Amino acid sequence: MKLEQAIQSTKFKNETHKAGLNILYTAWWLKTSFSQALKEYGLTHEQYNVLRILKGKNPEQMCVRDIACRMIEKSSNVPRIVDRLEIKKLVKRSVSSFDKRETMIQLTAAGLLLLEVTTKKADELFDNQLCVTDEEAKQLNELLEKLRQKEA
Amino acid sequence: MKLEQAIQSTKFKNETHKAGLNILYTAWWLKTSFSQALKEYGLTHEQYNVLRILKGKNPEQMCVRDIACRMIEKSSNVPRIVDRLEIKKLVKRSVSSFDKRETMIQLTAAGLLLLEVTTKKADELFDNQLCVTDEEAKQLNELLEKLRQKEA
DNA sequence: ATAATTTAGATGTATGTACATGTATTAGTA
DNA sequence: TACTAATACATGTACATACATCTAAATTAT
Repeated sequence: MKLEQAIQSTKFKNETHKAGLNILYTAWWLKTSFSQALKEYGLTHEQYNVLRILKGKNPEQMCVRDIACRMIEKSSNVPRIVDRLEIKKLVKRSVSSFDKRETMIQLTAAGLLLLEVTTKKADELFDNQLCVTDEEAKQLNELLEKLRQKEA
Repeated sequence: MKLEQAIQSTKFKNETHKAGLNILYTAWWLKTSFSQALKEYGLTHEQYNVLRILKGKNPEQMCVRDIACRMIEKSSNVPRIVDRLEIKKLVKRSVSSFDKRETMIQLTAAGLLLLEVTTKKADELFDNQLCVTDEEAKQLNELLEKLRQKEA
């Protein structure tokens, strides 16, 4: 669907302005599809993201700060997301013996298992839903990184 | 900043997968910059979006449903956003005489004024922060719309 | 004309974001 | 060593999203 249809608007200040809205809309669409796919497993996409980050170091633990700086949305409140994962017994919290201020998070066996199943689903979604060739994806990545040039 | 730095990750399944994450990250970055710029006016970017939509029809009123279908994030809860705009006297609610189920929303003079000021800021942000040429923006728009081809 | 269905929007709840503040612990300094 | 500053995380609040449910009004079917 063209952006014009999606947000019922035809007047854009210029192509760059339209691109900004297009990115916001595409991100919303992608998040929604993703959340939909994870729903039957009782996970939100933020919770999935935290599990996926933990997997990267598994079976090592990670502290909250290390998880936070790997999140896509930097302002995510990781302690709160971990709360919910802990209730579902997908992760375990413990105080770091190295630095008692740090809370170490570790995947449980259940968490690892659920992650493996959902990762398959998530990868399928990306492969099936995102209709660009490898070459186009590369181009898209370059354009997005150029666009963000003035990132603080 | 490269995506790899931003989310401290170098392993992507493929370029398309990376593009998906890149879109999500870019959208977060854009939203954050935007919210920052609106902050001194006491507006969130969702509230701004609703005001902007209302301006499109001003001085005509719009019903909640018509606003909702123009929102970038389709699952936005428009009545609640309107609640907050109403408290700030930026919009006015009234029952439609045409169909009493409908709530009609109209910009107040204060809303219109605030919108004009913030629109300038918002446009500046888009122009200054998004570092792509017109040609690149066009390409980006084409790629995003191709990517979303399988949109439901 | 009356009953059943659909629609519009308000509202409740769980989750998440954005940001401020509180508390414990560690690091740095006089 | 004692005092101060910084850090890690938990937690409170306002706003937003995602989705379910409720109420009133309009539409459709019988």
